Amino acid sequence: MITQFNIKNQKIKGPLNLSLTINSGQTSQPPWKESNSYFQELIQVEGAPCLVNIKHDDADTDSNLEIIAESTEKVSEKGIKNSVREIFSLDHDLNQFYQFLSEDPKLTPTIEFCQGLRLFNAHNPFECIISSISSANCSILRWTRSVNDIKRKWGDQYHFDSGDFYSFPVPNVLGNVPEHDLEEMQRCEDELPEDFIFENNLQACGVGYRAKYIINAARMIQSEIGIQKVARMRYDEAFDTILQLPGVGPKVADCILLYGFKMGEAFPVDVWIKRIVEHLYFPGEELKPQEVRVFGMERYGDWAGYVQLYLFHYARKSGLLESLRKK
DNA sequence: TTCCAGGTAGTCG
DNA sequence: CGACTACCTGGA
Repeated sequence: MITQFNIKNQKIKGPLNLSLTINSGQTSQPPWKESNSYFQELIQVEGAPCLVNIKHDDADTDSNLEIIAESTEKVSEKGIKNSVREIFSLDHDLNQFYQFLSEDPKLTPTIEFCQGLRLFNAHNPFECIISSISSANCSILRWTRSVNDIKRKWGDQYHFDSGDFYSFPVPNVLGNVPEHDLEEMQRCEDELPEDFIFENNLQACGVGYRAKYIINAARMIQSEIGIQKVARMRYDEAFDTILQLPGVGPKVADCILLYGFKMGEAFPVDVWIKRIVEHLYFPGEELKPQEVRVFGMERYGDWAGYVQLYLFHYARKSGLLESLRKK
């Protein structure tokens, strides 16, 4: 079954730059696959696996978003539309956000550099948790590759005309995969040739020492900390809860709450955001990450997550990032 | 070859 | 608590 439709201008509140949003390195998920000017990903809609293809003319940020959805099961157009709107935060009124930015001289320059950039929310909160843990002290290229490897090795495979796609494994599955080569070998019943290459283990996905964190986090989510439970919490309680997961510190926790649980008041502070905030608001001073986090949350309120996104990409594109490199 | 990348956990004072 | 350091990996 194939469903096709457009989301019209007025349904998107303000501009959209789809390519920028997908490729901006947000830790919710790896970039969607690009094919024939469409972006594609397999997502769950109303409990059914569904391949979503989307296309947008980024040269005209106010243009329609075209959506083609394919599923072997019955999926409503409304369900697909709502999922896409959530993932690309199409209901966030960017014009209102730009009004907010323009009221702070320090933030005003970000507007022209980030036109149409939106929060790229997770379609799968658990995947977002693992992505975020994988991203710590790691390049974007590497963690995105790791997440795609995990999907290919332990996710369910779905075949479409445009190619094979994989779901992200559920906690119960990921929590029981071998951590490294040795463990994979020990679990193997048969004799193996000397030169056998072990690849069905987490470290083989390039996650390094984070393999242990990922497996234990998956187990904790399955047993104690349910996704649904966290989703119902308010920000403060959710932050303390998610912080208990191994491999999750304040920065990763805020990424998870922002992208995975759509808590826009989260202000993830990495080394760059810290340097940018210091440069803009406290020249010559050095703040602690926690102080920057509190500053951001108090000053930006419900837009904190968006401001973090805009500050980082503004700094990156304007050359500010380079000038702030290595202290 | 050496260094570093969108932090965190472990240790020590 | 606050400061300090090791840590997988692979691309530049």
